Amino acid sequence: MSSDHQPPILLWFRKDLRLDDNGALSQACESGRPVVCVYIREPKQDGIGPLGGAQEWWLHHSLDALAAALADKGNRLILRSGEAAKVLSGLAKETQAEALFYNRHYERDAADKDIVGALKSSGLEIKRFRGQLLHDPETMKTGSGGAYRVYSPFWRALEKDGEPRDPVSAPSKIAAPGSFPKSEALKDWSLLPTKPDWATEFGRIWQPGEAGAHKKLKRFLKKPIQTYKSDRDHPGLEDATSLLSPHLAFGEISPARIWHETKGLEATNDVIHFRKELVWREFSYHLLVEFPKLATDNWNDKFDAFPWHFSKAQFSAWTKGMTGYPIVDAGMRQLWRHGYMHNRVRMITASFLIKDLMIDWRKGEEWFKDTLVDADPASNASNWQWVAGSGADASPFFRVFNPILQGEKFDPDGDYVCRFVPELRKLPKKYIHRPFEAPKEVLERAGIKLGETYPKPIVNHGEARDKALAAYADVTGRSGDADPRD
DNA sequence: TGGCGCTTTCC
DNA sequence: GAAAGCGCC
Repeated sequence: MSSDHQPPILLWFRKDLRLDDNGALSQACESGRPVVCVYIREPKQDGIGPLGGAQEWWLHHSLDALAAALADKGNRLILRSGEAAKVLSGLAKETQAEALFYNRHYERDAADKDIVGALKSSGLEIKRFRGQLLHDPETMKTGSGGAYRVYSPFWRALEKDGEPRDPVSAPSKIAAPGSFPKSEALKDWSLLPTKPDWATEFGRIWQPGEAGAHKKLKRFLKKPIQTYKSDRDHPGLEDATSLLSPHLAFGEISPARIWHETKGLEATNDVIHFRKELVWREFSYHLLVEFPKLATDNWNDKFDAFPWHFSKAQFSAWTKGMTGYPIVDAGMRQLWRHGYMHNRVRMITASFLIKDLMIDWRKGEEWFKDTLVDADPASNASNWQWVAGSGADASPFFRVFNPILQGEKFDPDGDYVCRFVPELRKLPKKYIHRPFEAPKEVLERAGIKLGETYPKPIVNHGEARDKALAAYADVTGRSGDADPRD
């Protein structure tokens, strides 16, 4: 019997732009019914977008890749704009579909509840599947029944739980409906940036889409993972990390697939450390589910009283990579050029914004969201709060990164700095992280004029650190240097 | 997934 | 004089 005459299933793609380990898709295929695949460009609302500029670039290419992958299986990707409930009920009528399958995305639970509620009442059969995380937050509770607020016990609980479920393979065939509904044209969505100087290099670094994700995974498992634990902290090393984060953010690969593929390797400390990073992502989602305002409100409300002070000029210097601290500037310029920043440098640049400039972490969170191709609603928010000290299991506020020492420790030869701050390339290694301490002759020989070809430091780190710690002491009510003998 | 100032220990 | 240890922010 041809499947053409059965009512199709609507398959709603969101941030699960993959065929592999896609629960909703594989179940739809197994039903034997034809499948109508749709991606909806929704108006902004709580829990739903908007994507930042870098991710719009990514989405464009990822949808392109998904459409091609579906075409290979004899199907099509239908693009529609509008409110999801309206688009889906319209499509159901057009195609005579009687069911909607989709995968759960925790950051939009509230929005989905409304959408699904509206559709259910119109008689559509709705099935939800999982795949965004290794473990469902609802099943992960502490002994006393609450949500985990500390990473280590969370990790131990996962270990005790045993291996996550195995991924399911991509369907070999995705039955097409008798006729396809109309699709909007991807180019009409104008997702590619119009700024001529931006995103030109993204395509050299990244290949959005499922095939690109699997290439990155394969490359990483072949070698870099064997020295992951120590190499991951050195931004100058180009092949030390997995670079899977944007693919995970768009669901082009599932965490279960990644985990599963590491099972073929000997469980060395390096492999386990990589798995722990995957679980940090899980932990962030668990925090977000427990505290949906993670991106806008201090998790620890003591920080509500913190005296942030916003300087437009300093914020602008930070975003442009013109702070005068080479490791900070290299990171911010990498972000602009590649839509990405090395993890170690994310911590350094975030610490600089929050503690040296005393700018509210939310400003940094927003900038990263707009410029990172891997911006993730849970990871981005929880990690900014981690650095600020306001988050769950966060780094204490008084742990202030020294941008000079961090640079010297993790980028000892200045390879990373020189890659993104070319005006410092001729400077001897000794001064690469502290050009402002280099003697006049040394700067001259390197062709550097501080304040002209490269900025002088916009703040003095030592003084800035003291100010931040004093503000912190005020907020936490500690007296700082009071001597009880006085 | 720090840093700093201070002291002690090492050579 | 450098390295290592410690308490504190």
